[in-house]
Amino acid sequence: MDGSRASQASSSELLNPLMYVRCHGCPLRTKPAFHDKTQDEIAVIDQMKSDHLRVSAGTEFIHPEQTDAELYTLFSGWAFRYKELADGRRQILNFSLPGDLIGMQAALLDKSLYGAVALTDAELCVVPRRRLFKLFEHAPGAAYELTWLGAREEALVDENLLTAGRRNAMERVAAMVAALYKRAEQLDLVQDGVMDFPLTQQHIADALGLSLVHTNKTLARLRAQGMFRIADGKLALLNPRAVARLAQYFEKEPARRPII
Amino acid sequence: MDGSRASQASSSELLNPLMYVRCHGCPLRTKPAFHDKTQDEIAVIDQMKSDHLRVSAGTEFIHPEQTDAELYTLFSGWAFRYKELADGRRQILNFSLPGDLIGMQAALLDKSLYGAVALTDAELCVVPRRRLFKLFEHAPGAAYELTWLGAREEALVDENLLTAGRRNAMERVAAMVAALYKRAEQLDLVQDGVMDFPLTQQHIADALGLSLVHTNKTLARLRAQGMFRIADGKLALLNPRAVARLAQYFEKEPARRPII
DNA sequence: CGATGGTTTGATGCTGTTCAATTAGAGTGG
DNA sequence: CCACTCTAATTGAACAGCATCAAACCATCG
Repeated sequence: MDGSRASQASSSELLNPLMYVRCHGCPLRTKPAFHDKTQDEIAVIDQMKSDHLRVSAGTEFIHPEQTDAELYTLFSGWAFRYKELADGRRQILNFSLPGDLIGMQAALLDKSLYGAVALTDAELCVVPRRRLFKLFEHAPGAAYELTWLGAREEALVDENLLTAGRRNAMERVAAMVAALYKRAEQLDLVQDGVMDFPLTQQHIADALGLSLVHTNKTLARLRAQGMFRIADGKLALLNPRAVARLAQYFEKEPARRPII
Repeated sequence: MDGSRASQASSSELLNPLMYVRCHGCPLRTKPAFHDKTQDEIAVIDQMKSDHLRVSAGTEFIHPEQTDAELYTLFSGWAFRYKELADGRRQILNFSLPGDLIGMQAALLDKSLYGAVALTDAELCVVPRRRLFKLFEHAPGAAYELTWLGAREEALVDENLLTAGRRNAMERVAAMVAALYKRAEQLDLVQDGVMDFPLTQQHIADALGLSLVHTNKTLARLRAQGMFRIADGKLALLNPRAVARLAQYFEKEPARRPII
């Protein structure tokens, strides 16, 4: 019921795993997905950053109902947000990839209405909730970008709601694959059509609003059609056009976005 | 397919319907749902406001793909945001009640990924997207509250995703009724357990990810159980406890929130 | 080697979709 | 005032998509 497969974040390009990462030399923000920043802007963010957290796969770093959750930028690895009903039914709200913000709601509202869990071993840059208002006062540019990233996260959830509400099982899986693939592509996480894919079928089911069994059978059908292949923690997208067509998924991520 | 029943916003307390509404005397912000503001704060917002729009039921004031959408605060009436697939299947993302912000994503991102439609005749306070960054520079407090409201909207969508993904039909309807009722209560829109309810069954179906026919049958079953009654554009909540229990919906809106 | 977590498969039937048709109310024009 | 139209709500019947239950399989790991 909880994702605990540890697919290592490909760490070839990360710094020494024991080092605190300063924003100045951040290897993430040079990726094509992100806006360039001036040294001054980076310095502001570096000051806001209070910690660089390393968590292992399965760690819940924001708890439902938590009242003092911090704001995080995912530096490496995968994570997801989820909600659940009192009887245990769980819905994954969205997945987070490196560069994504996690915890705006939790940091701003009185208490968190969701949980957040690391799907793989992951690193998190921490912006303490206490400093948030200060950031708005002294760094309007960064505040604006924060809000921008919050709006983007909502866009992800919107899309997932469309998926859960209106797509059938085949389309749901296809939409998920298409969306995650596009996001990974932007982060240089795809090579020869293959990307890391640390989700179990249980995660896929929980994200799509399907049962585990039916998710499995749906994956089998899509596999038979040669659209993509999921195995050994990797996803190979074999027929992107067919997947996009089945899912009716044609949105593109904006070419470049901020990163805090 | 489009909501066009015009349930008048109860306008007893609104000003002359032809007048431009300045923020200073805004009758909305004195409601119990909202934070108090100083005159200075109100002046800032009044300066940002460029227009006071009146639209009739059914008007789409943000179009999918639109690149120059403004930011709106709903002043009176109801509205909703939606997405749809290429083949026409439509998913309503969330409903907006007076005081809610609409269009953060659309104003911040390059283009809108959703549409927004007035469900009833409605009034909208307009904050031009061009002034948004200025607001961050010169009014950090207002910017913070804007972000807060954006986070709250995401929380609404999160809850709707949980509903569409994990609740069955009976529970979905119950969850929707419970959530809308609580929000209306906060706005003094409930009297003797009765509130305006301008949704058609098609809207309910589109919001919950159900077919129209099944929505109708589900409503009939709930009606037979005496949980609530929907008729003539009104909702009477007869057994709040039973509805909350069925929906497993126990979240409360924060006591007070900002309003821009 | 048993234990554990994840994947796979078959059987059964409920929940919700689709198709089709009817009813009721509201607005319009003659 | 009465036909005509349009939208919303309603109901029945047939079907299918997906959930649920049960069990087996496979790999990894202590």
